[in-house]
Amino acid sequence: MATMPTTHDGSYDGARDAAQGGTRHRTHDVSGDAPVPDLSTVWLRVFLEVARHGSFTVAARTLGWTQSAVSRQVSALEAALGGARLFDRLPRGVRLTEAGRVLVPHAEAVAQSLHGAARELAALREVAGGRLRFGAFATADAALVPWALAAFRARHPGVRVTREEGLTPALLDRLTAGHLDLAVVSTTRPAPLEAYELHHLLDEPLYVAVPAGHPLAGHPRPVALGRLAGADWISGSPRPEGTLLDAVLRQGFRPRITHVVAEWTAKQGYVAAGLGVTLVPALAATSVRPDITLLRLRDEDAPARGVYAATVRGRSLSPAAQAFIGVLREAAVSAVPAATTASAAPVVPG
Amino acid sequence: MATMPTTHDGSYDGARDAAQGGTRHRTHDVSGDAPVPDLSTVWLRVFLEVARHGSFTVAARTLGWTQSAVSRQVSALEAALGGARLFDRLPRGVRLTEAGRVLVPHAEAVAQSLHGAARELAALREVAGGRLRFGAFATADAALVPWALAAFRARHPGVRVTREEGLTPALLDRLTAGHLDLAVVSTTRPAPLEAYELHHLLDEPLYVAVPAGHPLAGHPRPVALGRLAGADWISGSPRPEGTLLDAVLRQGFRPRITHVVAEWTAKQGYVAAGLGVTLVPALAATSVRPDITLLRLRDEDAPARGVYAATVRGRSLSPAAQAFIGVLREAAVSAVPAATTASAAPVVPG
DNA sequence: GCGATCGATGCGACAAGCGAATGTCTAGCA
DNA sequence: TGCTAGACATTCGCTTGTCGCATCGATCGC
Repeated sequence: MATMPTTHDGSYDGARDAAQGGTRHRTHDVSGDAPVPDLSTVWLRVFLEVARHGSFTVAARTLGWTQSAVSRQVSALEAALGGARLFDRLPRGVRLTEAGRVLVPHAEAVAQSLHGAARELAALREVAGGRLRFGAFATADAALVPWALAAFRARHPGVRVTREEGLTPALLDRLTAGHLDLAVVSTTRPAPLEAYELHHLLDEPLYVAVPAGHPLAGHPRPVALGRLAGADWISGSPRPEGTLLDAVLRQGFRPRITHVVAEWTAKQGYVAAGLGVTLVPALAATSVRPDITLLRLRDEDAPARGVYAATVRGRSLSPAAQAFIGVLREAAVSAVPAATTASAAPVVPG
Repeated sequence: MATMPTTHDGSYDGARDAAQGGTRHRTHDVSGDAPVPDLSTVWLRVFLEVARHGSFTVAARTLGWTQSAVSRQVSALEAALGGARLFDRLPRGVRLTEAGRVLVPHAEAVAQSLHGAARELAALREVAGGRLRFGAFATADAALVPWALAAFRARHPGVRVTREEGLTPALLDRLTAGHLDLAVVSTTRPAPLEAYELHHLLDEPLYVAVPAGHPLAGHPRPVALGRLAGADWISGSPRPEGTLLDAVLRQGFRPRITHVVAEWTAKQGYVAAGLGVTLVPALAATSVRPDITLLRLRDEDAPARGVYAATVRGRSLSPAAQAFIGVLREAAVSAVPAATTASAAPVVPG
């Protein structure tokens, strides 16, 4: 498996403090010399079973073993525990000694811990427990994530889900730092994301948002992007690189950015006022104000960006994360069908 | 706790799990299915150590193992836990997965239970914990047990001691029933006690209590028991068998019992009033009222009774019980030196 | 690029643990 | 009192598991 560490401090975040035990050395203890003996959990079943039945033979029968195995297991346990007899051997069975009586609750505690661990791990495996920490960018949060989240919570109510918002780069940083298990990100060029495992969700076309009265607003067919080369563009950043306009750059012309507006609602206002045009991802198409028209672009030069569920490469995916990727994919095809099939423009009639 | 009487009567109130056959393979488990507890405690140390250090190699160094052993232990653990990865293998070490993070507290709970068990067993072994339930007959409680009990409590303050009073037969019944760990009993003929392990404490001579004005009260030397053959005797039971007078029977004459008085203080009153004589064990010699004289009997026919710490034969003695027998022996030689050395009569001058 | 680091794995050896059979002890019974 | 049945302990082969050693593959820092 290929791995990609980038940031690995050699420790794990949660358990260091919980371990509380940089000072717990087993080599020599002060009083009692409690050596935490090397025991198999087999002894636990055997011990409790024998204690319950008061007989090696009966315990062996219920365990599916032979009597000699039980006898030796108990002997080994007694030897490992410092030689203290745990059972009095009687002619008609065995009987707990004081030491054995003392051991019973501890053995039961161990069994309970083991049982709880197995149960919790099983819950984790069946996506009935554990936690899922994910992040998503804004437009995904508008049209994709809610549906996926609803389906996930309905299907796996036991999973504790926490969500974050942020731009793709910030989410990836959170992912690398280990604060997120999964991030819904978008990119027009997957190259710089090679450090992450990208689970493809959908490729969403980018539409051009124009004011309702724009000359191209009534155009019956997808328009060529070049026809907008001379338009004023509104972007979230003064430089097109790294933004949605990155896709435009690869179409051969450098857009003239006249206004820098980051917030999505505000950006719509600028477009509606005729101050310029901007690119709108398909996921945001349903939340466009009515006095704006979205133009579909010609397939051959239509910019698109991919939406991915990103995880850290080499870091194991929890079953919950895998399941969440599944529902994200479902949401991608059901909530945004326009992204997969071409239809006539405009997408949303002004 | 249960299983007191004749060994296995049923079950102790405890965990009700187990009863799982095979099917521990990594097939799809239903949630809540019985766990797979076939693990060694070795994995526990390995897992926590690896989790703490974030490295197989470092964990191996601290454990005194090789890296390959740690690697395979972790792999075995992961396989035993259903195949879920517990660590992400990174180029610079390992990192807990979600499953591993879930497992940490359970593993620590197991370690804590094991540690607590070892500590409590060590305390038991060093007579620093546990319980001791003993019983004693009345005169032993007057002169022997208090000293032993004081020494024991001072030496082993951690042991929870419970005491019962009763006659020898009742104490032995309690012992057999499992309600006592040890019983201080007395007998003139140890034959019927063969079912028990008798730890000899002392042989106490029996004195004859006579009123201060009795003709033999001023006798300078031990008297022959036969000189009291014609006396009126006071006994705790209408028949001498099974009582202190049992010893007299073996001296050849059957005492004439004129008064039956069980309680010791009352019996003294009868003797002081000149209504008869009675036998007084040495342990009670110090608590005789001043108007009574105790006569030492000639060695050759002096009745004596043995005082023993009785335990159930074949039932293991707890270290606390063994220690208590020790202090009982110490108390026997220090508190009742008269029992071991012959001295001039009377024991207690009237 | 090259050495260093870290985990995984094949191999040989050793120890642990199992089943089957046998031994020992005791209670119950005639 | 002798016999039988039941229960735990022990011995004997054999399987299984686990460790150390050596090596491989992958990756990072210089």
